[in-house]
Amino acid sequence: MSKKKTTFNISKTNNFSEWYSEILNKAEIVDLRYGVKGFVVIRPWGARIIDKMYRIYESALRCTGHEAAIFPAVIPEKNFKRESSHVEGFAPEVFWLDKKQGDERLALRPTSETAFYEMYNLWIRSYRDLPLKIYQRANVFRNETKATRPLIRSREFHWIESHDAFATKKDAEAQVRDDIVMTEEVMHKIFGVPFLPMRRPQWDKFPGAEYTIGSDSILPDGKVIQQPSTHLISQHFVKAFDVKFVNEVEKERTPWLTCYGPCMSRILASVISVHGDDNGLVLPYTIAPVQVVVVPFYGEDSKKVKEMVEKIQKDLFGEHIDVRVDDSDKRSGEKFFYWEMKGVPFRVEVGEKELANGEVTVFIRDSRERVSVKVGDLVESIKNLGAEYDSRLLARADEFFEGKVVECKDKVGVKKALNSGKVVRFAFCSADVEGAECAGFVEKELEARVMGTRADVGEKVVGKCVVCGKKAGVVVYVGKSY
RNA sequence: GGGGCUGUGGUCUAGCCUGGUAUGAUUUGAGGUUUGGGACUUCACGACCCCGGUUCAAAUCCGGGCAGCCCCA
Repeated sequence: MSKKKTTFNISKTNNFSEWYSEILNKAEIVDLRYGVKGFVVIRPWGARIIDKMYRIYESALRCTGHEAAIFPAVIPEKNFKRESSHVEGFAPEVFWLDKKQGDERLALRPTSETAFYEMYNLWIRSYRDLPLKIYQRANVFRNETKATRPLIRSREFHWIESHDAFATKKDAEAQVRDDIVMTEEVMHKIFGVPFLPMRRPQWDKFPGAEYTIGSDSILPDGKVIQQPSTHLISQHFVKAFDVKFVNEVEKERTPWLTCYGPCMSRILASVISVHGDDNGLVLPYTIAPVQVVVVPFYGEDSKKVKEMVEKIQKDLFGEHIDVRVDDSDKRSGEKFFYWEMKGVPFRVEVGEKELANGEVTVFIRDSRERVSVKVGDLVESIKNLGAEYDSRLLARADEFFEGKVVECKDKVGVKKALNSGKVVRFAFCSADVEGAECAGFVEKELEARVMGTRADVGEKVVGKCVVCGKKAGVVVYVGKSY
């Protein structure tokens, strides 16, 4: 047996931070040499994964009645300041432009509620205009004071923000639930990133929201990373923008607004981290920029091989499978290592050996196994293998995730679990302001964050608050956090 | 926000302590031999993060800045 050789000297499980830095560089996802703190260049391989994720997400949004728009990146100060908690929450992180409009400062959007609502004030007149559901694909800017990490916490990030308006609170709350369903359907089921939908404690909601539900994922080191969040916007915020409509009986009413923000660049960080291994990227079939790489072996009768390669390329392309032929004069071994490192799910090997049997060899990235497939069945096989591939990745990610969440009954247990990279579930006094003191203890003494309470299921609590010993009101989840 | 480490061709790296001609590999370009799991070879191109200080002389010493990584908040 030869020694097992991997592309990375650094192990993902033992040294996640360094593995992550190295894979971003080696797989050509980003280039960190731009020279401005917190801003990265996303290279073609990363851009194409992000683009595929955007397309899937946007298509899901349109399926649920959303329309696209493109709003300006610049927000005038007066809009921004209209709602006090919003400005308080974001002011420290705003990039202000040097060039003013008259005396008024202009901000680079940290998020676009205050741009959308300016227009919703004009667009929404009557109940017939509702619901109004509009999203945009956008980059936003926040001057993070915390340490930045590429794709995980950057000063510019790439997301979709959906801003929806409804006639009733009931409709708006249904949308919040639908947003969680969308996160489940897209980020979890398609991208293979598991999460817990958490209703944030009162002290940790979006500035200007009545409540916030965040989706918490877990990276291989056990730290929690917030993925898409959805918010029910406070009526105070809505009134500050004077958004109103006339209802069926000609009465003036204030609409209920929600917003939802899945961040493609950050989800990419999870996708890379959750699925990758010590040979490089492992990308879900659905979002891999190249789904099938064809590696030809030219022998004595290279013409036949060439014809077969062209046919395979044409057949796959005809079924909208992203295929690339690696025709370079590199040695085959080098091609193998390279495309595995890039996370291409399938490699089709075509040479005289295969042609003699009317078969090609398909190498499968995650399991590193080879199977033989009849040339005529290739397209169907790839489709089937692709579906299996993604469900395998999903199952593996789920298994990891479930193993990361544990229940504890006392402080010592909680601390121990947190320090071994777990997310902990335990009884807690309150997720309202009364619980803030206990949350402070969690932050200071346990060096972790109260993620909140489950938004998808009702969890019955028994016993006393693990922190203060008073009667427990909720079950919370706590984790070390990015 | 705090602490630690680091910055040399596109990439990785030697040299730095003890100041004086910058090491090697890889990549790239041209050529040749190769080609079923990271080939070999010949030639060529290419670098001391920025600003200041000390000095006859700075990649090297000192100060400041910028950026990156790691650990912690």
